[in-house]
Amino acid sequence: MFALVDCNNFYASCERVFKPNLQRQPICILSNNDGCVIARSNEAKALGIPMGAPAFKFEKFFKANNVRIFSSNYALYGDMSARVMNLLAEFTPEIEVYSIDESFLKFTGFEQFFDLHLHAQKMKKRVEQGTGIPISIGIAPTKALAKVANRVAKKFPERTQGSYIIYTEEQRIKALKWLKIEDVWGIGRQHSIRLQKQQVFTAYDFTKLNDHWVKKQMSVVGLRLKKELEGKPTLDLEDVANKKAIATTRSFDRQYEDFSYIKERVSSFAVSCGEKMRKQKSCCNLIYVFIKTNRFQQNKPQYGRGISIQLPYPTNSSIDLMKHAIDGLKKIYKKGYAYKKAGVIVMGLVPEGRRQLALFTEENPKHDQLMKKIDELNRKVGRYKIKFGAQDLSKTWKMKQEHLSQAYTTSLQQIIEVKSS
DNA sequence: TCTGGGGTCCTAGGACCC
DNA sequence: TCTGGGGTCCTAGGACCC
Repeated sequence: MFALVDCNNFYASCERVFKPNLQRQPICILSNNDGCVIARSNEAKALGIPMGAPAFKFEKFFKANNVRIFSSNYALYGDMSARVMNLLAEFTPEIEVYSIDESFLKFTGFEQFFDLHLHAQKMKKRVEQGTGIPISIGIAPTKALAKVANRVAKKFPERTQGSYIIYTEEQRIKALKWLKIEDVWGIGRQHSIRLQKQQVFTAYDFTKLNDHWVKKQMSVVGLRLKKELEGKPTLDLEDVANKKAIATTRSFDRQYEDFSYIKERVSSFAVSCGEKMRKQKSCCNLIYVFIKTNRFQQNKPQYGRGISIQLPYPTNSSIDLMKHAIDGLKKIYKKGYAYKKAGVIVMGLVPEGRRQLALFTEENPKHDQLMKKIDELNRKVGRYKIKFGAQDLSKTWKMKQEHLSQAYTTSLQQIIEVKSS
């Protein structure tokens, strides 16, 4: 049996943990630059605020309805996530952290010895006591069905007490008939449009389709999903220790035409990719750089291009990455456009220890040591205290974060204070 | 004025090999 | 008139996820 454990309105719940007076209040969390809404409490959802709503268009609405607004506080959410996952890991050795707020747990043979509903309730209590984060749990014989069960638990919190198990054939069919096709895990916009044209409106309808048709229209991914919903497992827990690609991309606070500004940004993105790679002990073989204009201003000339650069040898040296990223940028940059976004993505990641040495291009052996020292110093004295010449040393590039909460759990200066009266 | 960021997997088609 | 067969690797693009 698989369990899918999911934190309820995770970012909003994290903010609530340290500000209990936010209970039952509508809360929205904004993306980087305070751009758009990326998370909502139930109360905010009930007000009809859509996912992805641009914050500036809703400013008046927020005020009028007393919606509490927060900038994304990833230091807080990341730390709270780790705490939740650690507690969940107490309940089974087999766990896959699927996202910042979700985990798959595998209970091999547990159903013979445990009452799974009781077990789920114990997990819920443990996490809620240990972190203050409410969770929902779905349990079923396959991952996709566990996702379905989780939706049932979320939708009917009173009746299910936040955990639901799909075990019998009756339960499976009932749940699938209830779940709309567009809400099925793995069915996105395109697929759901195509399926509705075939008179498929629920998850149950989907399981009644012909295998060949599904395979042809949706590849093996769709076919696997169908089997999963039928109760035949095709997906197992995945090992997600190392990433296969790493990206650092940002929208700018405004538009920039100037090459030197974009060059500085791209350099910093390359440095950030280097740091992330060194953290997971990987080197990349390929670096991709892209720039684009503002897609929301269609009346202005639009331009966007990316370029991938094969590296002479796998590396995670910020210096090498910056050099190649800027070479790439020079090739794609065109004068006369107002750029709004850029990014660097590193791909073809290989483990640091097993890298193939290049025959004719010598990599600088000093870089390794230098990067280690820089990482160490930045850890010790604060992020981005050590920078490279290509990065802007005078001004620190700042994102708009007008509603940022404290780093309650990761900084001693900002730790929560408890006063007795 | 103002609209996020970071991932995964699969397929088709081209280039290449023997 | 008529030009093989069987592979691998890589990349771009599309679909999806949170």
